[in-house]
Order: sequence, then structure tokens, then C-alpha cells
Amino acid sequence: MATEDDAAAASMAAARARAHQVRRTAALDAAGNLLERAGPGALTMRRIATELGCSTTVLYTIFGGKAGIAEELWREGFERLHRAMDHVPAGDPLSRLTAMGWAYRDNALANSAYYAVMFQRAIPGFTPSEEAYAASLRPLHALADAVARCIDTGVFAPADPLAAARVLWAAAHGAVSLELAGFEGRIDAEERYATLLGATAAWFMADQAG
Amino acid sequence: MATEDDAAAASMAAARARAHQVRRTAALDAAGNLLERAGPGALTMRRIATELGCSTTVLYTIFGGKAGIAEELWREGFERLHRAMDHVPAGDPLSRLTAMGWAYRDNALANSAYYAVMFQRAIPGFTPSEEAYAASLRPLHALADAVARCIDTGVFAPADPLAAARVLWAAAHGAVSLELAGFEGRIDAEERYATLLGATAAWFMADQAG
DNA sequence: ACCCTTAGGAAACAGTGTTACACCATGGTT
DNA sequence: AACCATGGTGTAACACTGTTTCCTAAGGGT
Repeated sequence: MATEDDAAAASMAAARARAHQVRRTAALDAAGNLLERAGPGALTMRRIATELGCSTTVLYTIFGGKAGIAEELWREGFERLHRAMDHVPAGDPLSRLTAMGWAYRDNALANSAYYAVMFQRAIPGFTPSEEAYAASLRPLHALADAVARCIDTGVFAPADPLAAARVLWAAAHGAVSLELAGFEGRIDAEERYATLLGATAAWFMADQAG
Repeated sequence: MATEDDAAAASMAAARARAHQVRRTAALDAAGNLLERAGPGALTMRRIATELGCSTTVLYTIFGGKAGIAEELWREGFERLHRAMDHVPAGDPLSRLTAMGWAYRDNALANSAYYAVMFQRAIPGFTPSEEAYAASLRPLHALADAVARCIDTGVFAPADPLAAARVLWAAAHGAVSLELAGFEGRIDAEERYATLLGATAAWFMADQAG
């Protein structure tokens, strides 16, 4: 009955893995809620464990340590960003691109705690792994696709879409970052953002000298 | 002999204040060196005290706490940035402006630990005071002056120099911030920075549509 | 000579991430 | 059915962190 045994063992392992996954997502949920509610500074192993109703040991068996949780939150942050930018409705390429720019800002303001984890190293001991880094580039590639469409339709001059997307990303990130950091109040933040979006887009336009 | 007493007391107080200032700058020096050498994470009250050769109590009497030290390092960081941008030699307004842009990046890369304190909230409990915030805007105003000269000479179209400077700042900060964060390696960082500088400058040019 | 203010060091307190150890409750084995 | 083995879990400790308290020593003022 080796096959039956194997099957039983497999289903056991599967059930165990499923349970593990359930606990993992529950823990991640608690951590995410805590992050959003109380900020990165309050993201403590003991507090997460308390919210989860168990001891910190569980967190260590699941995530290995705080860095593991941080990495998962980092991924979640970039996933939210990706979703926000990906859900921008299609339309003419240029307005879609600028809409993605605004989606970037909206997402950053709506998930500022996540944004701090992603770009401000808000969790002290943590630096993302290579794999997490690679996953974090998905929003960039979505942006690059939008840029490519602008180039294909002749709105933008021929160029490397990825390089152009990186420039746009840097501009958006700079404006959002300063806005979140509280530099100069936030009164003209929208106008500043619009200017920056317009300036960088104009640079790649086909009818410009650049 | 009231006058003599007063004089003596005054000189005493002055000597004491001078000594206090000496200790203060020495402590700040130690903190700054530690920050540059070992990064913001290693900036510990006990370590600063050890390097200074005294107990942590001294740091508390001088700075009130770690936030006081952080604020002083923040000021120092912005002062270095201001000096770097102010030392750009005069020339035709536009090349001076772009030179200031490059000075911004050079300073950020040369003082990355300070940059982290200034813009990445690398010291957990610290948020700058209103006064420190105001002082941090000096580099921005230097940039605004350079922009104003571009407008006066007709290189740039008429606009609010401060608003334009804020846009340029956001662009520069965004590129530098992503570069320091290690996103995508640093191979094309210079080219990206040049593009961003050119794009934002072009936007404000007099001969453009913007 | 006495006092008194003040500066500074040692140690304790509350908090952090992390780990070692004992426990128990499963499942598989004899 | 009794036994063992293995894995997950909680408690408590360790090494840190920033901060505060207390005590001591030293020095000018009366």
C-alpha cells in the first residue's frame, strides 16, 4: 500500500501546508493592519503577536524574524502599487500614462506607511532580498509598457521605454517623497506634481527637440 | 565691588558657556563621524558617549536626548548641501543651474548617511522642529535664486522662481533617492539624472510651449 | 570652615529583536 | 494499546536600545 500511504502523507502534508498558509496570511494581515494603523515605528514583534493572539515564537517559525515580515510588507506595498497603476483604464496612450502617474501618487498617499517601508527604509534592520527587488520592478515595467505604447503611436519620439519609464518614476517618486516628508506644506503639491508629470512627458514628445 | 563681582561672574559664565560650546561641538563631531563611518543604525547614545569618552548623561544635558542630536545632524546635512550648491561658480545662468543640480547629486552621494537622516527619517524617533525645517529650506532658496536669474535673463519664461525651484528639487531628489536606495543598479544613474535635469529645465525654457 | 549648587557616572527601567529551553500534542511505529 | 518521535508553542532569558534616577564628588560663595 505504498501508494495509499504516499497519498495519505501527501494529503497530510498538503493540509499542513494549507494550515501554515492560513496562519501566515493571518499574521501578515495583522502586521499590515498594524502598519497602516500605527505606522512603521509601532510595528513590533510583540505587538503583532499580541494582535494575533499568540507568542512571538510563531512569528519566528513563520517568517524567520522581523526582516521576513518586513520583506512581505514590502512585496505587498509594491503589489498594491502595481494594482493601482494597472487598473488605470486604457485610452489614448498619453492620457493613460499621466493617469498612471496620478495613480502612483494616489496610491502612495493612501498607503503612506507602506510607502515608507518601500522607499524610506522605515524598518531599521531590513534590506530587501534580490528576489523581492526583482518583484518590486513590476510597476516600473507596467509604466514602461505604457511608455512603449506612446512611442509606438508616435506620441513619443523613439527611445528606450524602460529608460524613459525610470525617468518618469524618479520624477514621480521625488515629488511624492517630498510631499510625504512634509516639506513646504502640501498646498501646491498637486500643481507641482502636475508640472513635473507634464515636464517629463513633454521631454519625450515627438514634436520636441529633446 | 559689585561691578568687579559682576564682571567676574560674567567672565565665569562666559567661560562656562565657551566650555559648554566646546563640548557641544566635540560631541557633535563624534556623532557626525560615527554617522558617516557606521551609518544611522549604529548611531547609538552609548556609542557616541564611548567615542566621546564620557557617559551618556553628558549627551542628555547637552542635547536633551537623541532627537536633539538628530536635529543637529539634520542641520549639518542641510548646511553641507547648501555649501555644495552655493560654491558652484557663477557663469551663464542655465549652466549654473544645471551645475547646482549636479552639486546636489554629488553632495548626496558623498554624504549619503546625512542624506538618509535628512530625507529617509533614518533616526526612528525624530521629526525636525519647525525651526530646523525653516533652516532646511536654504538650499531651496539658493536654487530659486538661480532660477530667478534664468528668468531675468530671458532663458526661462516668466514664472514663480520658488515654485520652479521646488519642481527641480523634487526631480533631483527623486533620482538621487532611487539611486541611493539601490533600485536598478547605478549603471545608468548619471544618464538618468542628466535626462531629468534636462527635461525639467526644458519645461521652463522661454522657447518652449510649456 | 561650611554649605550648596551643579556636573557627571553608575545603574536601573521600560522597551526592542532574538534565542534557548521546556512543554505538549499530534502522528507513526511496535 | 502502549510507546516514541517530531514539530509547533509559550515562557523566560539575553543583549541591546533610549531614558531617568540617584548618588557622589568637586568647586565656588558666604
